[in-house]
Amino acid sequence: MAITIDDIAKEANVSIATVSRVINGSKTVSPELRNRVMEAVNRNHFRPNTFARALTTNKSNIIGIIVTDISNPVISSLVKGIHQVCQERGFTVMICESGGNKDNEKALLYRMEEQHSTGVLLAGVDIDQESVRTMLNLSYPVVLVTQEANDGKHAVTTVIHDNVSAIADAVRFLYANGHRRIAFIGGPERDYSNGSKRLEGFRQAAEELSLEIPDSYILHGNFTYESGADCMRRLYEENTELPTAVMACSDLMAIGAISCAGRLGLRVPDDLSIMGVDDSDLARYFSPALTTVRIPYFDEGKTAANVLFDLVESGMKTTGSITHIPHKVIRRFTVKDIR
Amino acid sequence: MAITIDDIAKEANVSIATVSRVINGSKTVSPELRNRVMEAVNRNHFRPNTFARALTTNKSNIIGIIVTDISNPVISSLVKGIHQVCQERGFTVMICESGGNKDNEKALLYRMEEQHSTGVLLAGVDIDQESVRTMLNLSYPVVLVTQEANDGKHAVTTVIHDNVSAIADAVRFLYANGHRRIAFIGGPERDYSNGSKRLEGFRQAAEELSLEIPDSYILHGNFTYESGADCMRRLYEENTELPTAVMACSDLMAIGAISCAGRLGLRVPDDLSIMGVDDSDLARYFSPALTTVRIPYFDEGKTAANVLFDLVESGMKTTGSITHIPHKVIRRFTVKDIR
DNA sequence: TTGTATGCGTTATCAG
DNA sequence: CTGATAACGCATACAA
Repeated sequence: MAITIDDIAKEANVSIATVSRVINGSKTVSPELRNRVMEAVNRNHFRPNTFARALTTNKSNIIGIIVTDISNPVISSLVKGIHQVCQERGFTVMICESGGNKDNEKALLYRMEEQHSTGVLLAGVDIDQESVRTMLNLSYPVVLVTQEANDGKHAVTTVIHDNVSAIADAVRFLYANGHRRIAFIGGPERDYSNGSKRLEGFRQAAEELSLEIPDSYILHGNFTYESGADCMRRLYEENTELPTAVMACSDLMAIGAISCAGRLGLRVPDDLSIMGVDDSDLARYFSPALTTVRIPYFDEGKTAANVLFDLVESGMKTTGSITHIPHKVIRRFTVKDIR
Repeated sequence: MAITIDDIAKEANVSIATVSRVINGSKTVSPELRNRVMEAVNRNHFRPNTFARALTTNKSNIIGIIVTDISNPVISSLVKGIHQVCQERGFTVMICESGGNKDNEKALLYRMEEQHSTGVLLAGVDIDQESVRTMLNLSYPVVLVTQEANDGKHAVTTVIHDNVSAIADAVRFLYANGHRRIAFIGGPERDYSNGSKRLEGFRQAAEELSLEIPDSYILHGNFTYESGADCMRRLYEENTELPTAVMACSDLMAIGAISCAGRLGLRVPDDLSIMGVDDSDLARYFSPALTTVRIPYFDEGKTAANVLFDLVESGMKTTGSITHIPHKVIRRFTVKDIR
């Protein structure tokens, strides 16, 4: 059996209450006793029992992370960032995959409540009013990361990149390089933040720049390589007049599109320019290296975790605020200047 | 305050002992009482307090995972596999990054002890005798995954792919395609399993096939894209007679090498064949798609987790056994048949 | 088969 | 400033 607070109390010749005070940093204990206790603690490598402590205080040192897919590179950068600040603060990270399922998500949220989590970071899907309501009623604060609530409100504190302007900036970049016929390969429409918001950014920039975008230039994939290739194929088959550039909403889709274009006899960027989003490692490794807009997921994770800790420290469940992580257009070799 | 076992007992008009028995599936309780209790449980959505339970039983429902780098794609596949079986079994996963630091690794191991983990999966680095000793003295079983102990013994249960034969098979494949001058870009020499073991496999196959391998054909990277490119450059600069094929010990290094070769005016596979290891998504996305040897990390993770649960159920700390996950050569487009 | 009582290791309340 | 002691919620040995 491990060594307990009683053992320390005996060895230091004080009461367990005193031991508890010193290990919790209470100021109301005399230097002498404090010393005696600390020595005993160190001598025996005493570590208070997590569960006993949690039982009385009703709090653990656990931060939960709920994501759709751990092995998605974008997500794992996010997780890495979160993990880093949690570790620095002495919190342990409990990670769960929802598989992109809303019900799982909710179940996991409740599970984290059972674990008396200090707080949780949620990179979710399809966060509707009901989801928001349950989050707000949990015993711990949650912060949304990478995905905001569907209603565009921020009842739950959220940390995210600015999807609208990220894509708008990309389109402006394409425009500055002489492109006027621009197609769009986006995410699922039901994906509010990284799906529809990006389309919104696209449309917004198109209007601003007076671009004519036929409906057949707007395609929806699901961020994967395969869907990117598939959209490219449809774009090619279903348009007599091809675009000069395509804005793909993930690096993976961009690469899928490039590969497909290659099979179709279209060279990138000579015959067609393609731009991605994310700036995952892939973007650099691919050849030609991908012109893309960098979303700093690692930083986003760190920021989200810090925001969560702010919440925890203030004792609030939410600030109702949103914080945006800045993006950046990265010029590489898949967009040609056709002016 | 949440609802407790007492509330349920009162409501079902039984003792708390009985409630405890039914929620723990004891057979020694009459159907009638069982029903009454279950109804009360469901009606109130009763969930036993994790900490109180853990306090008395001295066990949690936590499985720890310690890895070097969460965002490494290979690792995240592994984690995904582990996570899946843990979730199925109702265990929660606590994940920690060691950053490839041995001391961190040990600290984390102890931290998991404080958390009374049911067990931990360790994808470690440089596991020496001392590490093994501390693992064996922990209060929970640990299984090594993706990295065996340096001494080649399996005092700690381990689950891993067969690095020696994976590379040997790859070299045989190269040989079968007519290659005789084969270079090797490996991992760090201090990386026992995925570094030196793979070199061993290379040497073994070379001997078996009577290949002449000059020292200048053996390079050491660290599995990254950049190191792959760097090794390729050195290979080119420091050899008057170039190899016809290079065996790179990760897909990332293979791709780095291909890119570098391109800059050097060497086309893959026409001028030079390059083979990777892992079969990460990258291998398929890259063009030309990479010929590689598939290491099924996801399955490896699942198997490791199952092996851990076997250990947990048997109450043993280790079986001292090793289980190998089968690999497979995947032919794609970076190796040319030059016969 | 069921209930009572005790203990698990801490924290926190209340006297001293 | 310090020390008893009562929770915390549950599992379990022991009785009945």
